[in-house]
Amino acid sequence: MALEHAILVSLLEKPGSGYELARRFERSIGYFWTATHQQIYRVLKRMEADGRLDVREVPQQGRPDKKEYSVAAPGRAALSQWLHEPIEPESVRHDLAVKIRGAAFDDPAALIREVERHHRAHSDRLAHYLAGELRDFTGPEAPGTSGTPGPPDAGQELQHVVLRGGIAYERMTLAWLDDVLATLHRLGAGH
Amino acid sequence: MALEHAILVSLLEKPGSGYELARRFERSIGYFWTATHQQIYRVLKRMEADGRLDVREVPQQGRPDKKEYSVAAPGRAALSQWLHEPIEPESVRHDLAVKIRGAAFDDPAALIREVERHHRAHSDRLAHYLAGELRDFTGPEAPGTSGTPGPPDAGQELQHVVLRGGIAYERMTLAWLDDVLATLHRLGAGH
DNA sequence: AGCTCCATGTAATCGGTTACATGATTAG
DNA sequence: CTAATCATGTAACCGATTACATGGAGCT
Repeated sequence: MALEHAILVSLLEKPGSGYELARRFERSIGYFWTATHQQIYRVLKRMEADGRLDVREVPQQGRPDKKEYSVAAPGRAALSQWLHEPIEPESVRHDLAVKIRGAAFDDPAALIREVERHHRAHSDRLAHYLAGELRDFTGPEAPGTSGTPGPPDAGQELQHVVLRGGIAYERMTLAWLDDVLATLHRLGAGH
Repeated sequence: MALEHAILVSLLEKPGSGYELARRFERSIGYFWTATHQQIYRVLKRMEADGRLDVREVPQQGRPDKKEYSVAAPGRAALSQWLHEPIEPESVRHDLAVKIRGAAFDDPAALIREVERHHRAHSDRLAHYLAGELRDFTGPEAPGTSGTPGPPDAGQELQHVVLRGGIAYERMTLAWLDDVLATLHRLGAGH
């Protein structure tokens, strides 16, 4: 039930409508959680009914009105409680790996195109993350930076470390996909 | 619906009972897919009803009898078809990242214990993977190995490259968790 | 005339998790 | 005597995916 918590975090960072949340889930929050608008609207309703969120109808000109959600005190409490509970380390779900092992019973070479597609997709994601890092965090720490003006705020630092995780994940994945491609080519050539 | 395909791959590698599959999902297949025995039994029944699997009752002494499943021709065809369909690159779901961003609205230092727990869990998994690599694939390629006897079989190679993916993932995760810990400590100290 | 963006929803289905249930054998 | 291993299942629930649905504003 971490979607609730992801929504609480996002709304604490900035209140917004269901639509806006859906867009955030396509961008920054998408580094670590995904959700579609259908899911989000349903959960927002439930959370509002439970008193964890406040809503405010915002009339707009030229656009449909929207409902702006923000975190109410019980929502903040719920998040805080969850933060203090231990959670299980993630288990992975990786379809592509199933395919790779399955290729032993089919034509391994036929997978090359697919793996190349994934490589391109992850490459794009990495570029997108790096652009975001440059935009929001003034790039990777230059070692020779003189006198940064005091400690940066905790929220920024924490967002940045999560983004660095996304970047590390994409880089690792790209390197692994290179390894997979080399293996598939070797199997094709050795045959 | 990749659980079906993971089961097909596993049963092609070696036929077995639901119980045995559940154990494999805790081990090697667990690198890229997880499933509990309840799930597995349900899916096995469905796949057998659909004619994708064959069953054989195997009486045993000293233990309960078991049902050994193996892949029937239509199952092999279904797998083959799936292998030729493109799939979407995975989207990540990472609770811990939600917590890290959420920590900005609570006490960041309180997360240190939790992150350390995750670090230990991933460290254990890495050790387990590395042991498996040594056992099943005679360790990482030694550069000075003279004359390996002909091309190794495709199945082995493909299982190995998937395992290398698991290893790379755990190493990347450990490095990131170090980064997270350093960040949390910095925030605690700078305060 | 057609497409995209903004904005919100309902309904059906399916996959996954959690809890409950049974029962024999073997090792500590 | 207790716990773990082998072996198989049912039932309830919940979260996620997919399809369907509406409707105005603004751009090309």
